[in-house]
Amino acid sequence: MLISLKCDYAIRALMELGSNNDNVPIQKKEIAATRDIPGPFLDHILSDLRRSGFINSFRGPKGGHLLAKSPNKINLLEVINNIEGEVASLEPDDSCCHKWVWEELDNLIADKLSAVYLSDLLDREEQDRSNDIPNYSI
Amino acid sequence: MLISLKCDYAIRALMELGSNNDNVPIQKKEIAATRDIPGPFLDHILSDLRRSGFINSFRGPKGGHLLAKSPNKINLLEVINNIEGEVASLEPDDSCCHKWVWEELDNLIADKLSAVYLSDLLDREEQDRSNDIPNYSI
DNA sequence: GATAAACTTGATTAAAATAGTCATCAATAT
DNA sequence: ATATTGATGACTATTTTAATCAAGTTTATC
Repeated sequence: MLISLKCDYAIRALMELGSNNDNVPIQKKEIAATRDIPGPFLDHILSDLRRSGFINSFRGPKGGHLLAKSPNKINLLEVINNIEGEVASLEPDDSCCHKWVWEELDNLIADKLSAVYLSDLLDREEQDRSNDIPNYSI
Repeated sequence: MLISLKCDYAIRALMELGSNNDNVPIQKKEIAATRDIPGPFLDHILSDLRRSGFINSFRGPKGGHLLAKSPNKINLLEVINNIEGEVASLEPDDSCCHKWVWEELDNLIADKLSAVYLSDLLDREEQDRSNDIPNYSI
């Protein structure tokens, strides 16, 4: 599995924060419930996201989390690289003669992931949501 | 890690068999030694390769293994799919809203892998080998 | 300033995947 | 016959992934 579940959770959490329009921090509990992420595990994920500069966190009552950057400044490659280290097809040391294939594959994957922004995910989600609501106008 | 070490071993084994020009079967011990693969583990890999129809095996003294197809009829996607099941970025059930990204990524990877043939790996290896031998002719 | 609500962090654990080993059996060339 | 080689299944070890839990820190509010 190229992408870990942890990483998928991280992206979900960022989406939840990114779909927040007012500047009121969203709490961990709400993120976990809305995006179906195990609560205690989310703690660590939010911690990683903060350390990597994707979010700002606020303690105490009325605390919570906010995106630290605009969704169109966050691409999937940087999220993944920060959450689970480099994306790679195979550990470089393990391969031998045909290393070049895995390198080409890694580059392809990196190109793709770095071209997808959080804003793309949010747009698509918004679009999917409006498609679910049938439109009877002519 | 998208590609397991086992899968890399399998490709190495196929390369060893593919670089064999005469029709004398190559023995497990030789494959393991030449391509640096743990012997007992190679047993299972060769077993998988045979079951998948990539190689033919012969028992007894003078036994060994031969490619069952031409190297230009074996692409990496089919090898990988047979050795470790479907290549996927993430288990389909695990993702949610942004499933489409992982699907696009999976398609990209599959396209790439299915376009690389064992013969490509062998050509490249041959080319690398001849580059290592300096040529002083004018 | 006491208190409760929230985030922070590190230790620990559980489960699954990966990477093997080993022993026994089956086939076959000599 | 017998030595050589592959075939197969049971078993084990290691690592990674996915968590849980408890103790600590910060801060809004009464």
